[in-house]
Amino acid sequence: MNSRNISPEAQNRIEEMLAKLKSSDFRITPQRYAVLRILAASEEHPSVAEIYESVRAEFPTTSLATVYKTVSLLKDIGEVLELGFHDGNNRYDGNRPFPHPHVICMQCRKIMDPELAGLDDLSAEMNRKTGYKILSHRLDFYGLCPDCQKLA
Amino acid sequence: MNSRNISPEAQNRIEEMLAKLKSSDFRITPQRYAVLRILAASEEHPSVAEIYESVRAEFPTTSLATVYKTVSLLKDIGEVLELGFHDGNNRYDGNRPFPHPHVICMQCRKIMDPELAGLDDLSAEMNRKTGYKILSHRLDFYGLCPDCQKLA
DNA sequence: GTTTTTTTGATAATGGTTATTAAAAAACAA
DNA sequence: TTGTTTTTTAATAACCATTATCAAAAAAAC
Ligand SMILES: [Mn+2]
Ligand SMILES: [Mn+2]
Ligand SMILES: [Zn+2]
Ligand SMILES: [Zn+2]
Repeated sequence: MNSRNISPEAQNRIEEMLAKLKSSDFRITPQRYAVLRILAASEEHPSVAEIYESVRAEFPTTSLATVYKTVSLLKDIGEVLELGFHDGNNRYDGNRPFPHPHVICMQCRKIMDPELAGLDDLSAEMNRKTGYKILSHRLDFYGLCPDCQKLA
Repeated sequence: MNSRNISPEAQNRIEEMLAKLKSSDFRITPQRYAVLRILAASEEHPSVAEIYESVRAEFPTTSLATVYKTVSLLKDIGEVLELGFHDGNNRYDGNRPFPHPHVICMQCRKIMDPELAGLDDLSAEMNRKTGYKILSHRLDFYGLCPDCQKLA
């Protein structure tokens, strides 16, 4: 058995990431391939610790440092979006490696990608009104997910 | 000489914070008053280290831990907004202790409060589309401030 | 084959923040 | 006032996700 329920979109992201690694003259090692596959397949914005756990399930000798370095590398070549949190436990999105809004549950820390229109205009408005040259942005909504609302 | 260029708005914020401390049954110590005044007066979203330095200028025996605890206390009673960054160096806004957008210079780390319309609607849209009960949000724009653009 | 470069794995170091705790200050009681 | 209780401070140790270091392993180049 090779792949367990890899969606066509995830498969596509895997190809893109592999291509970008290759074109950037980085080697595709088993460890990198494992990390990359998890990032491409997961919709859950996993943390490094979670990626580490998954990788070790099929590649038990992998080091935590290697996971950190691989995630950082993928971030540097623009194939992974990092969601940094000051209370540690950063989260990563390998599906949409560009700025987009997130909804974060304050209780269970679940993170989703909401569909949201009319946001791209804001950067232009920023440029005009502040004189800053806007290069990126981050928009997080905090609240309670449906599951945690039920429990409350 | 008592106050050096305290604007009426800052003075107002000071009164509000003092009142909130009192009504929450916390004591108004010289250390807390010093931290509070800096947060109310500064438009620069200072870090704890910067607040610490300012406080020590007029109150040299103050401990760093006290500054941390005071800032945290003011945050807990809703009188200060915390802007956490995962690379340490969190920043604080004592003027507008409610969610509002920020523009951050990626070079000099200057942070401003831009005027920005049409954002409050987004929370409602989030509620509808995601099922999350939205309680807060954070919107940061990253770019280069006018000064750093000149130098580039 | 040998040499050179890249990558890994193990572990030490980093640094902003938090926890701890004894001393000081303030509030309270008699 | 004097003693008692509660809160706050100051100093410092602990925390912990991340980063740095570096020798060993793997891959590429020769
Ligand atoms: Mn996402
Ligand atoms: Mn602000
Ligand atoms: Zn939840
Ligand atoms: Zn700047």
